[in-house]
Amino acid sequence: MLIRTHNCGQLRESDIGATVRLNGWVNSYRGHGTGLVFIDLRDRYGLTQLVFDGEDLPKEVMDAADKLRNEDVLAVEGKVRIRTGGENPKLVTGKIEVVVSKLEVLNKTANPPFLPDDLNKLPNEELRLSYRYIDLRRPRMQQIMQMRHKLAKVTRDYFHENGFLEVDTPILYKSTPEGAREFLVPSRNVPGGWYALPQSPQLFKQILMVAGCDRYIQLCRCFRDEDPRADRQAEFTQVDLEMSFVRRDQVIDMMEGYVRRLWKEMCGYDVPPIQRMGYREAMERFGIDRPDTRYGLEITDISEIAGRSDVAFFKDALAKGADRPKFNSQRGVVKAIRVPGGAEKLSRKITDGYNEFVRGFGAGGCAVVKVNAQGAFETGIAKFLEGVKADLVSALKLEPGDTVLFVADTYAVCTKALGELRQKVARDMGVVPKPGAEGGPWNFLIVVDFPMFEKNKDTGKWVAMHHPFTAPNDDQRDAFVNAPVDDEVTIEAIVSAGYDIVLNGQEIAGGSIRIHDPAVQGKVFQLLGMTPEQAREKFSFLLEALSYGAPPHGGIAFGLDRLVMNFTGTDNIRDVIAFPKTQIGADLMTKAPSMVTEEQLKELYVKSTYTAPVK
RNA sequence: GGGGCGGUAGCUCAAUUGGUUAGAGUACCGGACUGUCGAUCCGGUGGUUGCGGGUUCGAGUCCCGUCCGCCUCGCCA
Repeated sequence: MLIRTHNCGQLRESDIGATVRLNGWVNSYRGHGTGLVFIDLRDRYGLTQLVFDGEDLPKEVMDAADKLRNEDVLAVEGKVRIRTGGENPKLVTGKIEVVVSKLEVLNKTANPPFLPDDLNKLPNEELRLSYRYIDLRRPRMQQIMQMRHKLAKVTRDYFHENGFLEVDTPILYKSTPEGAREFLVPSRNVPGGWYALPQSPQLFKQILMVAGCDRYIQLCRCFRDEDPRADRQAEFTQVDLEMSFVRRDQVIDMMEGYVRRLWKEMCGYDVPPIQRMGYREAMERFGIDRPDTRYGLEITDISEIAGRSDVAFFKDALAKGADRPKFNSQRGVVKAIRVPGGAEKLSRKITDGYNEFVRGFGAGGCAVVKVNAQGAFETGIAKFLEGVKADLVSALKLEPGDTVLFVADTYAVCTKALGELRQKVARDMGVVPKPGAEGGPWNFLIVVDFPMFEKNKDTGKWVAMHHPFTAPNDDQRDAFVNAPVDDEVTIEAIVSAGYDIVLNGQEIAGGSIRIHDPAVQGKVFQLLGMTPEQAREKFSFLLEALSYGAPPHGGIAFGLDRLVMNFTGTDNIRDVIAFPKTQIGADLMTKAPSMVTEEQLKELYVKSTYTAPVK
């Protein structure tokens, strides 16, 4: 075989005269019969034009060249020369060509179902996933894979330089059924026993801290058997880390350093100091714990004014949980979004849609008021607001041409509905900037002071907002340990030492200071409704470890796939994963998941209850 | 589990209200062609309209079911 001396993106004018060998795929064939044939040869690095000239080459070679087709795999030897037919400015190698003297067809391709071509419209994703090896040949996909590699390398460099140790943790792990649904793996050696695939290496990294590792990092695969989304796969990768002898600020500082290094090296962007915002403020102003602060459309609580209006459903909503403290999730509130210029841009049809939209989040509806050119309120509930018009104009800073969207319900419902509506309105109004990879702003935010617990809507029980190993913030420890278990108001107000990093309204990282104090950990389990026996059964290894000299510690995890999406400017997570899965967790190329034999199941003490439907 | 969109030649798409033999570009096959740049020109093969029922004189088109893909709500400690 003619082993390559160069790759297909390498040769320049300075190589003219050199005899070279290239290997690669036929990207395009431009033939003039057996007299003259041009081939663009492609590999991961680029394209180089090959010329087969009938005046110099024997007939057999010209015949073979004339039969070349897209995606054939070649090895050639030839001389580099200036292009006599004029340069091609589209290619970095466009000033030269290789005049072929020897041709080896290493693999004659079957007719491919599609060509790895970024110029034409892409075939449907089903086909791309079925023939992933062809799809991945596309320059765009090669670029994404290189970006992903670079991100991993910068990550390892940065954390290595900061004294972090990369440690592998098990993939076959213990089932801990809180949180996401797990993938299970039956054991052959322990009849009836099962492993679970880790949702994250959370407990292992904490135990590594107890083990004196001090600073841990891993680019780890995590598994959550939940339905995917455009930016979510059941199997995904985290930049997972943990630090000993730290409080919240030390972890956040290290993360800011990482983010700054990453953006600098990946796209030359200098990340400014990152603003912090409390969870409560984020929910009040933006209705979501990962606010997109690239645009306004903030939410205003107008409960007090609404209470003095004549709008019946405002008053009904405000009557809910009126005895509860201000930020109690079940307390009735009325909130509004001012949409500057909305009177013109948001048609009746669109605002009717908003009504339907907020119902999807449990709200009764969305009232709409337009401020006309004379400053008067129009539509719907306008006449019932007359008495408080001046107060609304002042509270919302209304101007002619504005639209105001109102939702009245409990704090939890109202906040969620308006938080989601705000993002929809922003898209409808066209005020969402382009993504960072396309020249838009990179807008970072660190969100802190999350509640430790929230009430599950269905069961009414407390659940950990982050996870059960998250510590209360340092100034809350005593209040937490001493809080009566049935004191909902106090418990709901306890703030954790958790933090999220938000980029353009997307959570890219989340973490916390962990509990290293068995008394605090016991209290958490108690609130979560776990008896000490149950807690010991599930997490004995952790509780035991914490009792043998656990240092204060904390950490964070970044979603690696989402980071790559940001740098490559794609909104499809499957584009940044070499071999992704579909909505039902299928791999269309390998056809996983697949049936297994009775013998395999028997050896694992497993019996399938599935019966194929009768056709 | 719920809602929405889609599935027509290898691929990307078209096909009037339900109406003749389902078309085009591209790929593929054959031919012509000595400076192309996603080469060009000529000719040709290629279809169980995802699958199964139903309505109808007649279904790619309408109805029901089902499978697959995508988006989304729930879910994702």
